[in-house]
Amino acid sequence: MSTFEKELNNVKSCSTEYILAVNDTLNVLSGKWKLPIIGTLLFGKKRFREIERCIPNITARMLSKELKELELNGMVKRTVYDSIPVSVEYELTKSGKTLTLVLDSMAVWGLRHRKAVMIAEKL
Amino acid sequence: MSTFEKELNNVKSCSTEYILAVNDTLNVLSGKWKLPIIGTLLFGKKRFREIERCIPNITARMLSKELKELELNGMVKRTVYDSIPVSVEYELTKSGKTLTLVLDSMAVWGLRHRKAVMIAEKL
DNA sequence: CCGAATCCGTGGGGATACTG
DNA sequence: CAGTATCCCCACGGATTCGG
Repeated sequence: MSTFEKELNNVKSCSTEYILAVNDTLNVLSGKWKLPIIGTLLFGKKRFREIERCIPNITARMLSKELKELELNGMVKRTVYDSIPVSVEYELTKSGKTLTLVLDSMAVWGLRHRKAVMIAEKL
Repeated sequence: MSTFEKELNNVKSCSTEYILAVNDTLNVLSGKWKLPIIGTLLFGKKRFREIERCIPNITARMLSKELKELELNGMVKRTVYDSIPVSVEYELTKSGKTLTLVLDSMAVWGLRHRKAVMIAEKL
């Protein structure tokens, strides 16, 4: 590779916009529970306890915290019903639903990578 | 939504395979620096110091740690040259390169989401 | 039922100095 | 140049308790 090409690559590889955008996405998914929560809500709105039951080992505290963050990020919509006892439903917003494309690509890569690792270990 | 549909959705949403696969992918990208490192290597092989210079604020310690993890996960290939002083080059493996599709989708979503947030804040 | 408040342990990651 | 070794901090997340 020529010096010019090296320098060109350095410029491109040091450009931060691409990385920043990816990081934005990663930050929305950061933490231990956001992903399972979003995954659970992909199939429709759910109440607090329903989500809790869907996700093994999650505590109410963490579920509450993560839902709040997701709400702040505009991924989740929270609706309170004045029943007794109170009922609260969560659902993905439009933005939240568009995450599906990202999650799908991650799922596909994850499955393929797992296969690749298994094949490699058999050698 | 009917009860049947609700139950159906619960089953699907509680199914873990999809979430597990996405989590696998997320784990490969976990930590503060893996993403910038991979982004830097997307454009070709680089030496340790080159990578360090490309990523603002990263310390040699963290770069070393993260590169080691990426190598264990089969994302990065490490090559040592017996020159004086020693020279080491890192490059993405085939598996590492296939991450591009995932990162691209994350970048696109990140940019769109940023736009959406900005529009929302102007209201 | 749906959380808030509090306390607390762990480890991810920063700063610095050192080695082959 | 390419890392290691050491120390240290604090934010993430768990357990438990309390309130509307």
